[in-house]
Amino acid sequence: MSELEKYIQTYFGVSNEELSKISAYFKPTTLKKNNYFSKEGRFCDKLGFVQSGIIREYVFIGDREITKWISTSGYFVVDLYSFVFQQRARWNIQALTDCELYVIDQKDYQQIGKVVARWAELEKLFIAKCFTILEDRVLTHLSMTAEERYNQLFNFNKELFNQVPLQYLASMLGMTPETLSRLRKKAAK
Amino acid sequence: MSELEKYIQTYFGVSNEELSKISAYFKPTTLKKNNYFSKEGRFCDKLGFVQSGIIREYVFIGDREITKWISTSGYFVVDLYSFVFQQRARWNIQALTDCELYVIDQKDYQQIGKVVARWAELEKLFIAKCFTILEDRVLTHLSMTAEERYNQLFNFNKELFNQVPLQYLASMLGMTPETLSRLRKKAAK
DNA sequence: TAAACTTCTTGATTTTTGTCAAGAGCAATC
DNA sequence: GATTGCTCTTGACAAAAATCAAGAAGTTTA
Repeated sequence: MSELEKYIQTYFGVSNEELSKISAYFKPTTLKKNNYFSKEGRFCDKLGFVQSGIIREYVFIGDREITKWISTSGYFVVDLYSFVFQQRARWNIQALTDCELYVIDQKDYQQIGKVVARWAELEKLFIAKCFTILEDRVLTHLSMTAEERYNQLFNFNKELFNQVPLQYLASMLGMTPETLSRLRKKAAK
Repeated sequence: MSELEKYIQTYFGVSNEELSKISAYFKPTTLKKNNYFSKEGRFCDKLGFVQSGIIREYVFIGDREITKWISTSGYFVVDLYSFVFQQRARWNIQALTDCELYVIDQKDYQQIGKVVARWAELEKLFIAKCFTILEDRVLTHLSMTAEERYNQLFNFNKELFNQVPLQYLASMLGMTPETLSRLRKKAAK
């Protein structure tokens, strides 16, 4: 069973038969370093699963780039607003390294509902799960200092700090690169 | 048409027939000031629509109360995690004033799917919409100062600052009451 | 109505975080 | 293999925000 299938299995709990029908719609693709999966203002009409590599989601606020999220293997990448509502994308989604993705386009995605009767229900559950994760993220900004947020992320995923330019992690944590650098130094003692 | 029906109509775009079936499941209820709609650690097995009054959603972090959101008329209130996944509630949801609510319990809620064929799809769209709103909220913490967040909320809803204890708004904005007080003074000039 | 609370503001001070500038260390490139 | 960029760190300083303490103003309670 592929990583993608394991992931779908775990998250959506479908039967083996349904699973293989669903995963057949996802096509293996590569995305070269610095290339974009989705761009602000365009339409994001596909959903990707990260098999390998690292992908950054960011947006320009004035002339600053704000990194919303870094996806590594096992994550889905999509501009949800664009994909679900057929509106213009809000995020730039760019490969930080060469990536292997499994990608499904909107047309095929809509076919899943015909194969798996309760698909809309499973989607609802998945998005609700994502919602609660985002709630937690808001809470970290309401209740924690920059130092606490750094320590939390570092303890959650130390590897990230070797793989991703620190300036992006700083932005994702809501602090400047200089502050992140100092917190790293402080924590290393 | 009631406020609730208008709201469901706007957000879910169902037919008049479906609408009256759905809204019939919601029962008018009152929630007295300081009483709880949901409590941390219990099960939140109902969904409410705020017809009038103000409701606060908060959680204890250590001995601090962190206010996640303030709902006024036109909002739904629910501990989504608990309601959707039948897990223990994460939030305390408490009336700040006497409230009029329309409430539906989980059992009746599940009936809606039998009345409106594409209900799971509509739920998905609604939760996806909520997700994108939360994304924007995270972004405000990544890109804006306390002062900018205050000004944004004040411009969005001035009334809130007359109706809700400022300490709760400060918490929801991710700052101390003292800082909010000073920003108010500064902005008033 | 007085007393007890609660909420909000203000001042003084400390801590945290951001800004600006410089330089070190690497990797890419020509 | 020098040059150019890019990333990260560091220092000095400034700004933002938190903390602590006190008191004013308004509410609730007895």
